[in-house]
Amino acid sequence: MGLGAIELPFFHENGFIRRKCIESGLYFWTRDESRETCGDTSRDEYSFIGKPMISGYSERGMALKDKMRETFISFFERRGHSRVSPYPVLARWRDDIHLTIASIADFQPHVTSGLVHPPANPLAISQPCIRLTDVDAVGRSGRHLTTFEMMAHHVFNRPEEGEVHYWMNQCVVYCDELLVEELGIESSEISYVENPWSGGGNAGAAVEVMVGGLELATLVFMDLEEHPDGDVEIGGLNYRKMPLQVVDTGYGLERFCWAAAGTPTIYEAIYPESVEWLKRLAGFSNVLDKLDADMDSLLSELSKLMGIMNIEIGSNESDLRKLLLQRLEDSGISIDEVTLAEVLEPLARIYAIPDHMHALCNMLGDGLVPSNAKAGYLARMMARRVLRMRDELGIDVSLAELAAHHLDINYSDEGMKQTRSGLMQILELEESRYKEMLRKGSNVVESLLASVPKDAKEIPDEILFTLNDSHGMAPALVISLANGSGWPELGLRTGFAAELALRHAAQAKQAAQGAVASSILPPEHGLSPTKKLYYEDVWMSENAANVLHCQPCGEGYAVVLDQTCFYPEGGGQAADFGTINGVEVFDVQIEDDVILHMTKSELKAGDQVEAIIDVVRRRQLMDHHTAVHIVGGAARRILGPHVYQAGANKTVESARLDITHHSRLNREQLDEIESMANQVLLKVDSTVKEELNRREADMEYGFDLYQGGAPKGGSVRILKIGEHDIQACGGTHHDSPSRIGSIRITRSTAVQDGIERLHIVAGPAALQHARKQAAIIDSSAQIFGVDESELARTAHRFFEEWKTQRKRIEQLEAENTRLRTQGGGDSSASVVDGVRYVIMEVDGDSKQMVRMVGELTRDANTPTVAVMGSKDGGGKLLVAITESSIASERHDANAILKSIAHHISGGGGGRPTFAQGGGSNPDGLEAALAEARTQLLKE
RNA sequence: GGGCGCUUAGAUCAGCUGGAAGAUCGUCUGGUUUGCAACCAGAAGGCCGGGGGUUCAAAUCCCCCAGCGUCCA
Repeated sequence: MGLGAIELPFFHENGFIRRKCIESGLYFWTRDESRETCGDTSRDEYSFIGKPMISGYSERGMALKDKMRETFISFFERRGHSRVSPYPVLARWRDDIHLTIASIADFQPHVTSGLVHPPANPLAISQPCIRLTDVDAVGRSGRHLTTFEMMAHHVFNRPEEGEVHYWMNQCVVYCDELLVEELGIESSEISYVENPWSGGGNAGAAVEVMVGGLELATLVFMDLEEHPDGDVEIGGLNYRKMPLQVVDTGYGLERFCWAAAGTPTIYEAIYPESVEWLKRLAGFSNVLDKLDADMDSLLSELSKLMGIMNIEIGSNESDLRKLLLQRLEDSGISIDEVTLAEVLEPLARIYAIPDHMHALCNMLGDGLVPSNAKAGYLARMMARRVLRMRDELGIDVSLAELAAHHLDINYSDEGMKQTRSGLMQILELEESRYKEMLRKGSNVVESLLASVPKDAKEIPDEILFTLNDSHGMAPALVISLANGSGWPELGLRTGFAAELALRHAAQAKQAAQGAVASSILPPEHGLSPTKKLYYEDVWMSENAANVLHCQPCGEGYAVVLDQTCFYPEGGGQAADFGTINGVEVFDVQIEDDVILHMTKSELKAGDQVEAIIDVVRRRQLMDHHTAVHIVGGAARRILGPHVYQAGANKTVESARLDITHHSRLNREQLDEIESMANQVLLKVDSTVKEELNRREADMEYGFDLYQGGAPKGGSVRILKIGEHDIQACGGTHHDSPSRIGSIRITRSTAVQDGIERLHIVAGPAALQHARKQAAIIDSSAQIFGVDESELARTAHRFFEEWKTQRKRIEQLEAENTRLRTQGGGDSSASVVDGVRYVIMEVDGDSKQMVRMVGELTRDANTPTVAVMGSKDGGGKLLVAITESSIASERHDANAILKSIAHHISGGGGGRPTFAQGGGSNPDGLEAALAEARTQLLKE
C-alpha cells in the first residue's frame, strides 16, 4: 500500500476541503471551495506580480532578506524552537556531496540516522544552499536561483524513547499561522498539496505549500526507511517505519521576499541594485528604446507566463519563445520574436550575474579554492559563466570588481572565513586563467575551422563537441568567433545544446558504474569492535590478548584479537608492524571497527597471545603524523584561511600533505612554513587528545575540524596542538610535540590545479633525509673534483661547455663534409650524358651522409645522382638526386634504393629525389654500391 | 573519480599520410639616426616533457609516467 490521505484535525476544524487537482491529479487541501487546481499547474499564473501578497515589507535586497529571515526565525523562537546558526555551504562534514543543498543536509547522515542528537530540538534555521542543477535556467525563468536560503523548522522525534515534540498537525498549524497571521497572506490563496517525498533511502508524507501560483514551502514528514519487507510503497520501492521521526521543512527565503515585493522577477526583489547597476553598465536602456511596449508591463506579463511554463535544460528555446509570443499577444502586447530575443537575452544575463556572484561569494567565502576538479571546479564554472555573460553584455568590469560591488551591496561578510583581499586575489587569478583559456581556445577554433568551407552554415558536430569538452569553448562562443573571422554564415544547429547535455549525461552514467569496496570479513561475522589500546597510551608496545578469529587472507591470515596496540592503516597513517606470539604481522586493517592483523602463519582462535609492535616504526609514523598536523596549521596561518587538507599520507620514510591553495609555492614560502612548524615544536609543551560527541565537537570547534575527511561515527577524537591546530583525527600522536625533534619540508609539487603537495620529513627520517642529500652532493662534487660549494657553478660550467662543444663538433662535421665533397667528391665520380654520378662509401652516421649528399646535389647546374653508403649501425644507404634537373628526370631515388638495399638485408624509402634506408648486414655494403654502379653507369 | 586535449627556441605557436627541426615576437651584433621609435642586414638561442616499444629510420606511430588544460561527476 502507499501513503493514505493526509487527514489532519487542523484541516477539518478550519473549513478546509480535500480536492483532486484537475490538471496534476494530486490531492490538495484548500479553504477556497471554487478552487479546481492545486496551484502548481499551467493554469495557475502568479497572482502577486505587481500586487504583493505579503504586505508591510517595503525593503528590497539584503534588507528585505534580513527582515524576512528574522520574522521567520523569531516566529518559531516564540514557539519553542532554538535558533541555530547556519552551516557552511561547503559540506565538509559529508563525503557524498560537495555543497549544502538543503537545511536538512546539515543533519545528514548522523542526526537523521539517529546516531547523534541534533544541536537543538526543535530548531529553526536559515541555511544558505547552493544547487547547480538548474543553473541554465537562472535569469531566464524569473524564479530560478543557484543560491538561496532555505528557512526551516526541524524536529527529531524519538517516540520509542518518549521524546516527541510535534508531528504533522502541529507543523501545518505553525506553517499556516506564519503565512496567515504573521505575514497576512489571504487564507483562501493557500493550498496544501499532498505529494509524498522520497530520496536517499528515506521517505515520508509531504505537503507542498502553494500560494499565488508559487511554491513557498515544502513540509516533509520523514518516518520511513527503505526495506525489502516494508509495507509502504512509494515510487516502486518498499519502505517501513523507522524509530526516528523527522520534520523536514523548507521555506524559500527569496520566494517569500519576492511574494512581498511583487516585482516582475525574483531577481529584482533580492538583487535590485545589482540589476540596475548592470543594466546601466550594459547600456540596456538603448535596447529598450526600440520597444513600443512599456517594459514593466511586458516583464510582468512575461514573468507570469514563465512561471507556468517549465524552462528546463535542453528545452527548445525557439519553441518556447513562439509560445510566449502567442500568449503575449493574447494579453494585448504585440512584439516580434527578434525584438523579444534582443530584450530577453541580455536581461537573462543581467539577472543571472548577481545570483552567480552570490553563489561564488558563498563558496569562496567558505574557503573554497577554484580548481579543475571536484568542488573547486564548481566555483570555476560559476566564475566562467559570469565572465562569459559579462563579455556577452559588453561590460568592462573585472570579476573582482563585480565581487567587490556584490559584497558591498548584497552580502554580509560576518560569517566569511576567507578575507576580502584573499577573495579578490582568487578572482583576479580566475579571470586571468579565463582569458588564457579564451586566447588558446581561439587559436584552436581557427585551426579546426580550417577544414570548414567559408560559406558553410553549420560546423560539424564533432568539432563543436571537441571545442567544448577539450578546450572550454562553448558552442555559442565558437559561432561568434567564427562569424567574426571569415565564416559569416555559420550558425548553431537547433537542439545542439540539448544534444551536448545528453552526451554528457550518458558519459556520467557510464562513469557512475563500478567501484565497490571489497571486504575481508564475512558479511555476518558477529565480531564485536576491537579494544584500541593505542588510544590509551601511544607508547604501549605490547599487550596480552585473546585470539577471537582467524581466517586465511591473501598470502597469509587475518587475525582478530579482543584488544590490541596495533594501529590499523587509516587517516593516511601506515599500519604498525610487529609480531603476535612471534608470528610476523605485516599489515593491519580495520573493518566494521574490527581490527584485522595480517600474519604470515595461522593463530588459533581461543589462544592467549602476546602482541608486540615495532616501536621504532611506530615512533617514526607518529613523528610524521603529528608533523603533518603542525605543518598544516602553519600553512593555514601563512597562506590564508582557504588552506585545507585535501589528503595526506604518512609512511616511515616521509609524509605528504596536500593542501588547497591557488598558486604554486616557492622556496621562501616553504621556508616560512617550515620555520613556524619548528617553532611550534618548542612552544607547545603537550598535545590534548579528547573524544567528543559530534554535536559538541561541531559546536565547540566548527567544521574546520574535519580536515581529514567526513567523520564516520557519532563521536570524534580531537587532537589539539596548543591553539596552533585542532583537528578530528584517529591517528596516533605524540603527547609532547618536542619529541619529534625537527621538521623539514623538502619540496612542494602540484597535485592538480588548486592543490599543492608538501613533502615532509620529521624526526629520525629528517636526519636520514639530510644524510642522503649530503651523500648525493658529496658524490657529485667528487665526480667534478671540486668543493661542495662549487658544485652548482661547476655543473653549470660543464653543461655550458658540453653545449658549445657539441656545436663545435657539428660545425667541424659540416666543414669536413664540404672538404670531402668539393669538386664532386673524389675518383668515385663519373659523368654520363651530362649527369654526374657519385657513388661512394663513407665513414659516419646518416646525419652526416645527409649533409654530404645535400652538398653534392644542391647545385642545379651540375645534375647529380649521389649514392652513399656507410657501415654505421648495421649499414646505411642514401640516394639523392638534384631536384628539377635532367638527373631527376632520368632516375628515381626510391627505385634505386629499393633495388640495392637487399644487399644489406634492409629496406628504406623516401621521395623520388631523396631516399634513405638501412639494414642489418654491413658486410653487404660493397655489393650494394657495386650494383648501383652497374645499374647507373651501365658498365 | 571519469572522458577528451596539450607539452617543439626566452615568449607565442607551425611542423600533414614517419625520411634534412621552422615562423613571428623578443635578445645580441652591425648599418641608418643627434637620440629614440621605425627600418635594413646578420647572428646566437632546441635532450621536440621523461621513460620504454615498433622501424633501416620517430618531434611524428604505440604503451607507461609526469605536468598543464578542459568538460563532466
